[in-house]
Amino acid sequence: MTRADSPLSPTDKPRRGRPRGAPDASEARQKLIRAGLEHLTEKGYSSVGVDEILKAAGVPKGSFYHHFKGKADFGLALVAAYNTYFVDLLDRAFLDEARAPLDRLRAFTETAEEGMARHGFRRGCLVGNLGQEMGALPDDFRAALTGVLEDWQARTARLLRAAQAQGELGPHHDPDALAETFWIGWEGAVLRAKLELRPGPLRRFAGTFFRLIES
Amino acid sequence: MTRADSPLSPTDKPRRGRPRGAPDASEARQKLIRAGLEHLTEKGYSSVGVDEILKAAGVPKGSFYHHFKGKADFGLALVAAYNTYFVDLLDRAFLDEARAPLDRLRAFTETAEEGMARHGFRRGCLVGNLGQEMGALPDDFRAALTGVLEDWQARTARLLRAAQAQGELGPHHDPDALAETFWIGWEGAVLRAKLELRPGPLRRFAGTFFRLIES
DNA sequence: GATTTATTAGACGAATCGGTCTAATAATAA
DNA sequence: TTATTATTAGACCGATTCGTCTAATAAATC
Repeated sequence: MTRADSPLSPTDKPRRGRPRGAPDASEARQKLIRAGLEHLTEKGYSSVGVDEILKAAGVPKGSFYHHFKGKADFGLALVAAYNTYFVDLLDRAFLDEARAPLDRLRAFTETAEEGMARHGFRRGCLVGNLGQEMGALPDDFRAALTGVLEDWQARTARLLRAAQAQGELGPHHDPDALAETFWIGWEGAVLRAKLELRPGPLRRFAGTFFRLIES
Repeated sequence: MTRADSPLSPTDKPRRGRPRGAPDASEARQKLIRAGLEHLTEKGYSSVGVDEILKAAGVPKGSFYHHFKGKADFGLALVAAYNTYFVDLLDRAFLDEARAPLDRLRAFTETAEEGMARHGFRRGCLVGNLGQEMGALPDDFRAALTGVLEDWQARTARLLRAAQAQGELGPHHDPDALAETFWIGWEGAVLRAKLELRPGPLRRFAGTFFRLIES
């Protein structure tokens, strides 16, 4: 064994020719994801054409079908990208030890409202949008979307348990049930805010939610 | 004035030729509305084509464009039809004097769940569906959809006030805010139930909602 | 250099989109 | 019957849908 193997390649297949770039690093791919998120959070999956995204991203069709198997595959990639973005947003609020747990949840709702305001309440939640369109989507989306929501809920339940531990939330509450109800309602509020183009529904839902669980 | 005027015609224009049928009675129109509701509650507006509805209704294209100005006009007619159907459903539950007011709201959620179960949780709420698609819809839809939701909310607030009058609901609650929160959450629950193809979200939301306001 | 593979580039195609159009048929008044 | 209007019937149209295909270019190894 005189020659050293490529140190990072897991399989010993001797690769030749131009190497694959890091699977996500491709500039074209990133531009497509970004443009896709902007368009799909606003208009959903069915009413946005591939060509529309290509034009917005400034990327030719060849690249799109090189990086993605098709529109559905692209959609699933968007869900994954949206989830990592969103989980980061959640963590930033939920893990802020400077605040009391319940206050962190409230802080999230405020940050989310600012996010919607930044786009004139025209962009909603990708997961909510696609969930509503599920009847017209390939079936893989179902597991992907529910998985994402369950993840968000689990993080929220954890937060609510911390609130209970600190006596901020009554011990008679069920954190899991409460977390699920929160996300059910929050998705509804985002939908409604997008419909009315104003923050009212977000505030109204968060307001009554917190008032009810704190009494 | 020897000759009697047509007793029902409001304007005195002497109409000749084949008379217009009652604007809603047309069989073709009814079939289109029914097929449209079935398809749009399941798959939304953007992903359902006019041809698909024609085929399901067994009605030729000429009829469609005779009765409706276009797809958007048809969509608005569907919203109106859905609203009258839904308001009837609401009234049947909300005006049932045999039950206590809050119990009538609970009865509605149960009836609604049965309705969704009847279609395997594949059909959602037309208003929620179109609301989510608002970014891709003609702007007339916004007022139509918000109007419908406000109507449902007003009926619910009335019911909640009755609950307060009977001491079933604490006087510190704001019926209007509570009604809005209910519908925000309920739409979210319907969306989620459709995504998961099961009644869990409906029950979970209704359960925590009633538990919270009754404590 | 030659070779091999990754990626870009966009013309092209079959299918479907919403919508128009003309002709036929139905139902009534005159 | 004749005239007039409502309604049905579906062929047809231009635009857009998602996806394929071939050729060119880039980046690496040998």
